[in-house]
Amino acid sequence: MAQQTPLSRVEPLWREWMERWPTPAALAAAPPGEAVRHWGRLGYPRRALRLHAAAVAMVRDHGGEVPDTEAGLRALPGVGAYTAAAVAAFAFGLRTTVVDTNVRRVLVRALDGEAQAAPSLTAYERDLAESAVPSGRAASAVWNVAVMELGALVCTARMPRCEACPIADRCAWLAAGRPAYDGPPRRGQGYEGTDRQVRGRILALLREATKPLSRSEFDGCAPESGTVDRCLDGLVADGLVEPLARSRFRLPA
DNA sequence: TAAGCGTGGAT
DNA sequence: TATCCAAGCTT
Repeated sequence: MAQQTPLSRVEPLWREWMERWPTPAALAAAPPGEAVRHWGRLGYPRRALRLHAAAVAMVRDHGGEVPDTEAGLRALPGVGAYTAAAVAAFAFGLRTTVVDTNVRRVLVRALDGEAQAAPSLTAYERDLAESAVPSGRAASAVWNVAVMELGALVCTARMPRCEACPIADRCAWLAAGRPAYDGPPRRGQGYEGTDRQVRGRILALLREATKPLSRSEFDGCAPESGTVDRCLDGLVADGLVEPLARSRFRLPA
């Protein structure tokens, strides 16, 4: 849930979700469309589908338990390098290297004196992070959560609170006078007028619907009908929408 | 490797 | 108001 989404926004929905589906088996028993429905407006609804698929995989391959190795975690749908490392470290206390957007920012600032990390994770940044993690198991687990929290709460992207930073006396970026970022620009996302916006509108309608919707009910989702058709096709291809006879659609059963 | 994928709060 | 950006993953 927290992938590309601030924890403060995730928390209330996470609590609701855990009450509804307390175990992998409980989630796996629900239709995938119900996972998408109760994902609400958290964003990136494919994550809901993959979380459901991960629950199915945990029931099928791991006796309904969360796998306790990084390789086992990494094999789950929707679990990439970051999430596998985070669960391995935070839930199981394993020694690994957690690299998320917060960790990347803290390390390049403190160690390299850069204002922000590169647009996407580089091999250099991964090496930097790996070389910084303590060798001991317990110490590494503390390190991973500490660096991430520092980035989330103090060494933030927009308004870093350097006056409250516990490593301010050792920060290369602060020592250099907090120079501005001069690397390649991050690609702007943009949203207005994109298929993502149209997909979001289509799914919002389907989440609220208690019965299948016909094609004409999506007319207002985009100015051109071709856009609606393309987005519906994409949603069906992604498994987020199930097509029925007579051009009717619903969340997947 | 780069592009595509949602949403909403903060600045 | 417009832009940035958030515990990334997949193809």
